[in-house]
Amino acid sequence: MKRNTKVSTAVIRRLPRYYRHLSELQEAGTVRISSSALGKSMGLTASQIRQDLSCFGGFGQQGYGYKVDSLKEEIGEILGIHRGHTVVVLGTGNLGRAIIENFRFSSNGFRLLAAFDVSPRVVGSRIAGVPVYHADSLEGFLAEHPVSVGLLAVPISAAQEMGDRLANAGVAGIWNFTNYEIAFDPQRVVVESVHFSDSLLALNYMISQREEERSEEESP
Amino acid sequence: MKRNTKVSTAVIRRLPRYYRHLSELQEAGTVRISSSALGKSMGLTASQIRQDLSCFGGFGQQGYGYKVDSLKEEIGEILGIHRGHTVVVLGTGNLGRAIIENFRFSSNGFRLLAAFDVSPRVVGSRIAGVPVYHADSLEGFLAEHPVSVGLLAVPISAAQEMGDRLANAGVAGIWNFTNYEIAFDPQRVVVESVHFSDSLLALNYMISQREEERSEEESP
DNA sequence: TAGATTGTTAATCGATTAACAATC
DNA sequence: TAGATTGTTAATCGATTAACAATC
Repeated sequence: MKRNTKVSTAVIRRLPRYYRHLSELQEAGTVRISSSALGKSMGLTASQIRQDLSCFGGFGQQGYGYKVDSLKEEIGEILGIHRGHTVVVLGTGNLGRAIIENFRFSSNGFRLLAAFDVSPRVVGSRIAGVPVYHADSLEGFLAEHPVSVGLLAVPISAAQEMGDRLANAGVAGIWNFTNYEIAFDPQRVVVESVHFSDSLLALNYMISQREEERSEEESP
Repeated sequence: MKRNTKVSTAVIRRLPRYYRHLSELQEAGTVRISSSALGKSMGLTASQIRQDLSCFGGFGQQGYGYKVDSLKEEIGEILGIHRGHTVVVLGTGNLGRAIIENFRFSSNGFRLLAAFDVSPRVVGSRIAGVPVYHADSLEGFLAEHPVSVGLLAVPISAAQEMGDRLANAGVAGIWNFTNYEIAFDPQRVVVESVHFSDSLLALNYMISQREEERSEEESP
């Protein structure tokens, strides 16, 4: 384990994919896999996979490859899956509710403790077993329960304010689902944003390019 | 415009962010901006912004900078916002429904034509004005309406099958919200995936790292 | 005109790929 | 043992940053 050297973002972004693919292999009953086989199935080179893994240690065996079970475990450990992190959801509109009801937090190593909203229609109720409290009681709750991550699914107008309140109360990370680039002191909180809009615009670009290429082929 | 040279993925992924930031500047009434000012507000270098934009042409004026309005328009054009692309949603569970009700497709240049599901409870109804048809009628609908993109929000077990049906019916892109890496001939369809799970695992890694650094500081 | 800022070419930096000795 | 495949070092490739002449 030479975990000291700073690991690049590119590698970090690939770790969850490795984890996901290894989980699928494990479910399919695969016991061992070589870097070249894993690379082929993931669209990466064998070299890259070995290089990536070597950031964290030597998990393979020469002449054999990697044991699917233990490599998956190792990567899970690196990702922090067994650290007992916790999360609360801010905002129980359609999106917040959808995530609470469908997202398997526990598979990703998180315990979902509570949700917060301001609407009297939901405050006091439960969504998929998760209690919904009034946003006013956020700080009180955070003071009593150790919360690692706050999921922001509030209207865009409330995003920065609620983000600030989370940061001030000392959460380590913010998982931002609002289409707004919340600004923070990166020393204090880590922000990970899911920007649907950016994703769709990138797709729009790619299919538009295709269309242009096609039309150029016809009339060059 | 030297649109011929292949534009790198890194640049493509930044285009939507430029577009978003320019929209915010426009709303704030900003008329002109220099590459260095834009860079500062986005956390990029001025060099990178000029380099990125130069992939598509010269949109600025020496000694002046960029006009916010027209640069935003140009980037919108590059992204394909005015191409009249269309989309259908597959699956109207919580997530599909949340997206239909909340996501501003039109702001991203898409018209949402219809949704598809198999449950008799929703087939025949409308969600936020969008008609929901039975999945069996997907091919018939696609034959009559030009659809650019299919949004996959079906259960993971149906993901590959529905994706195949979309591809066979000739959609140009698939916007994949299932936590499954659907496999396609990249010559035929462009797949853009939104993997919540990968995003949360990356966040988990980042906050876990922080924790380790902190604990090392205490006991070095 | 003088100052500012672009677009572009060159220099640097980092990430990916290739090669290979070590060894299971 | 022979074959396979790792971990790592070196080579290549690509992306970011720096520099600067052109010019508004």
